[in-house]
Amino acid sequence: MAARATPGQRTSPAAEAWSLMYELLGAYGRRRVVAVASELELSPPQVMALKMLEPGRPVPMRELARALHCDNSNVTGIADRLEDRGLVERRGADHDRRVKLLCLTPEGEDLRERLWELLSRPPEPLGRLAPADQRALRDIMRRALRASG
Amino acid sequence: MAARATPGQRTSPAAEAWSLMYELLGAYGRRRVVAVASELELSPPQVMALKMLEPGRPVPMRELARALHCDNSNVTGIADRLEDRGLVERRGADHDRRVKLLCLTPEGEDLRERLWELLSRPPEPLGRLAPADQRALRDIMRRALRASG
DNA sequence: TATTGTTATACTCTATAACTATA
DNA sequence: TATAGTTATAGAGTATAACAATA
Repeated sequence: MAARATPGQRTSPAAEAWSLMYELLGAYGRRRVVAVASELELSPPQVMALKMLEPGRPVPMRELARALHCDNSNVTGIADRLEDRGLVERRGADHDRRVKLLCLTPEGEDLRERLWELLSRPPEPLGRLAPADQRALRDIMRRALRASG
Repeated sequence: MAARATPGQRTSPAAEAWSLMYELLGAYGRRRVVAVASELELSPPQVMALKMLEPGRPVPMRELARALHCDNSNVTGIADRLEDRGLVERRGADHDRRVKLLCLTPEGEDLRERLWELLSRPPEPLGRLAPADQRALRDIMRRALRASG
């Protein structure tokens, strides 16, 4: 959509690629997060929080706040609701009694596995690409993100 | 981030490409919308609404609702706040007196132009790619989205 | 003094349902 | 009857500021 509204001849290849990617993600990325969230009866931020919580690796709440690009105070409420549903637990950290760690419950691990599978399946337009295009796309994306952290 | 947490050898090229794209967009796409919104003192949905409103092409509110993937009733509030700031106007439609059309004011057009420029600039990782990679990426994305509507 | 997490507050988004005025 | 937009309501996200406990 972005690409179509901008005159094609003025845009650089990178800019056009970007707006096409934006279009793909607008159509399949965010919409998918919302769809997955609704299917699992979660909110989008709750989905992103669960996505961050790898099994067996408790995460300080402030780290979650940074990952979600939001204030610490928001994580309190998000964690509250996940805890109410029995998906995560708060635990104290040994080395610093101010810190609280979030970790998945067994139910949380199960839900996260379903969530992960739903999110990581590539969307139709990519799946339809010729295998050579798929590999080329992967390689270009690897090069783009290689040095960016 | 998505790619890293999934074992590389199990993922197909399309799936890995997808998660790398997801990573790029997570880092630069949504964050950029939020940053642009905050710079222009708008909310993200307001940004998306302005993005949809091409100058000289009034849009029925229900169409905006569909484009934003939200209920009609939400558009009322979003349009209210844009109208309060003098960026859009409501106008009646000739053929159907139930319909209200949103159109940009001159101020809205100016703001939309700045907005569009901020959003369409490709992110660093794409800009750093070799020109041949940029063109290849653009061509693959064109092929992927060509038949998808 | 600075940091972690919480609480309180205010604003926005979002869906649902009920309403109006049209069609 | 169905549709476009509004209103009312409720739940969630978000930022800011103030706070307690800890470092």
